[in-house]
Amino acid sequence: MTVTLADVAARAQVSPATVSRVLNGNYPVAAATRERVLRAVDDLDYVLNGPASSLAAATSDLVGILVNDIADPFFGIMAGAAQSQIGGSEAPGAGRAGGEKLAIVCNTGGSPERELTYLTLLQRQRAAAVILTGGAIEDPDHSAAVAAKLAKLADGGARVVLCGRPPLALPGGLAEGLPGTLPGALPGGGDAVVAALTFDNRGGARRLTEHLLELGHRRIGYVAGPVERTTTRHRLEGHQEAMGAAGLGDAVEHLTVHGPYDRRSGYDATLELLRREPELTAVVAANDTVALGACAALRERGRSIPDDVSVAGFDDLPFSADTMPALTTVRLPLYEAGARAGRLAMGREAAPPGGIASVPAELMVRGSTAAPRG
Amino acid sequence: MTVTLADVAARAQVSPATVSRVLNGNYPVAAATRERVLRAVDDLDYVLNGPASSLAAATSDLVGILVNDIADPFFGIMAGAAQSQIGGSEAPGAGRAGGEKLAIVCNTGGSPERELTYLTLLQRQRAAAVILTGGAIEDPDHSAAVAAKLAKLADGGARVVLCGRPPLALPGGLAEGLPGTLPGALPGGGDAVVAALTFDNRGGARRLTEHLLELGHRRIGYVAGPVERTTTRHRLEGHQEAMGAAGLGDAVEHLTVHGPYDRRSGYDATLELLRREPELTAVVAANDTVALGACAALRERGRSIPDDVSVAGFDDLPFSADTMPALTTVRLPLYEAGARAGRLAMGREAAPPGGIASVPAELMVRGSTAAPRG
DNA sequence: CTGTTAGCGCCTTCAT
DNA sequence: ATGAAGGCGCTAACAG
Repeated sequence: MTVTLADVAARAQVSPATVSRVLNGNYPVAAATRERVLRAVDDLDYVLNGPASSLAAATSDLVGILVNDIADPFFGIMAGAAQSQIGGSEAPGAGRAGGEKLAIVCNTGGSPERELTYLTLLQRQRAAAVILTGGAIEDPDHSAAVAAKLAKLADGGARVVLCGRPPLALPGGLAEGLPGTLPGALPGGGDAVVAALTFDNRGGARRLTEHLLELGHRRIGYVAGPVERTTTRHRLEGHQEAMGAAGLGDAVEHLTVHGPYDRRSGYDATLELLRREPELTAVVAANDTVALGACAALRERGRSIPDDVSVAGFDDLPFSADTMPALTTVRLPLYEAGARAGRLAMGREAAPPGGIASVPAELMVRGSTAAPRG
Repeated sequence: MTVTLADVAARAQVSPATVSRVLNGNYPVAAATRERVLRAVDDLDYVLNGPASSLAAATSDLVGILVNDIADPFFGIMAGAAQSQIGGSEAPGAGRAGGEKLAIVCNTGGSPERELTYLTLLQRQRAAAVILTGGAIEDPDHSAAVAAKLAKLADGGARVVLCGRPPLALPGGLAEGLPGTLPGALPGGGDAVVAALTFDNRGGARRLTEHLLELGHRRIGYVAGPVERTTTRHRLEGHQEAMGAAGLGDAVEHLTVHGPYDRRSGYDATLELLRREPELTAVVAANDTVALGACAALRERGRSIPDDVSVAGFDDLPFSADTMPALTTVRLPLYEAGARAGRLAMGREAAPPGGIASVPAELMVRGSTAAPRG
């Protein structure tokens, strides 16, 4: 029925072992023999049986990339960048084994169970590496479960890379680990590498709100992300910090509304903020997509941007520079971070000192923010 | 080292076969026994070995979703929707086998080689189903190669679903296949199902240009996608049709510029169009993202939208309704189509008659288009 | 309902 | 540089 390695061997008049060797290319094989085998492979249209191969070799060439929401370019950009460093340019003659790794992206949809499920799948498949992107869920039980899975993955030989996610969820986390050292880097961890690229969400958010404060705003609404996310918390903390420093700390809670990271949430939350504080002069959104929804709500209520109300976002997604007015936001180098995560996962770049690197966030001031009226 | 099924069996005092049966749940097992086994699984923290399992069973629970550009929400939305029908709600106690399928998305980046590589990977992994999203590349050799791979996948038992891609690339295609029947549905194809959901790109594009024509536009520029894509061709043909019917067919070529499906391309192409025809009154873009770039270029050249120049896009991505002015575009029900593709891939929905269903495209007239000046 | 027996297709020491 | 042989961990008939 299906053609196996043995069939190829028979046709090429060599042993199965030889075929395996030319396919994997990790072993010296006479050029002539190789040619013969390759021809047989083509003739028979042979395709390596992945499961069998992985079973025997106890490894696979899969690299998993976990994302919270595949429909969100925030994740798409990171995933695409990471993948560009992994899938590489496949050697000619696809179908062969080739040393190349293959990136697969897994969409958790923000569900803790799914995150765990995919991690298990990847563990099952003996994935060569796993990249987790974006904010983590802050439930202690879940964090522990994820940490445990990652630990197992890591000491099963898989590289684990966090991109845009704090390392706290790692086994032992920063708090318990050796100073500046992540567990995977500990002696005994073998070749496993655990690295984390964190975004400066807090700092970025702080500077963004400071910008608004400097412009003279005082009644600033905040549309936060889902409550249980690290990203949400860090950005909110940055906002809080800035407000606190301006003596406005007490007003924050009243003018903060949580919701998912989508356009609709920005719309609804902004309406709610307007209800709570009709004199609002600025809205800071959890991300650019949410900011778009906020703009729509404001316009619908007859507020012009930025004359009546300033609006700011976060992430600097591609469309943000093209909105009218262009959106003031905090730029995260998503592509660069994703690419670096990909390289780390491939072991093609040394892990940063201590296993953790902070990715800077840059304030992008554009037309959607201005001094408040009067 | 790693704990195996045999270890679990030993601890639970049953045979390996029983453990396997409990894990897979496809077989009657006494409740008491099951409990014992499950406890052993938990105690030992056992994780099924995927490769071994797939090898023995000759199938896996993977469903591959191929996308051309994961950073583009067009694909993200479809992939997410498809996945929502596949990943389902995992049974409690992750780590178990569970009948659930797992969706993995593979980003081809629009590269033919990568598309083939991923298809091979999926074939290797004995994927349960494969969903190909978005336009196909029109190179004959490549189409043939893809068709061959899909045929193999299909008769290896995998379901193949095309979402937003014409079935021409299928083995035998529409032209050669039995009337209204796709090869996978032919007798002998076993359980394999091949289905295609095509978007009405041509019709949508035609209506869009007709809308502009009705408004009184005559000098309409077209920013097309990459030349070798079916999506590009179909949309352009629709535009051409409308222009031709208005007696403007000859002008089309001169006012068409090709480029990738991104913001930058829209920007550059629009500048070029303005060079070729300074009196341009409308720009139709290959998709919404491209339209955004077009808007930026027009504004930079001092043209206001829609007073000086009308702009239209395609796809109706979430941000399109929130731009200023809101973008006139053609709505494709990406989420619905993706979800349906997911259901087809799971065999949870009957294939449409003939294996092909056309997904309608709806014209969304918004603020970015208006009658030309004067 | 449960145990026994064979492989699934490949990789990998060992020899040669 | 190549062949021979064993086993990776699991599932799928069979018996009982």
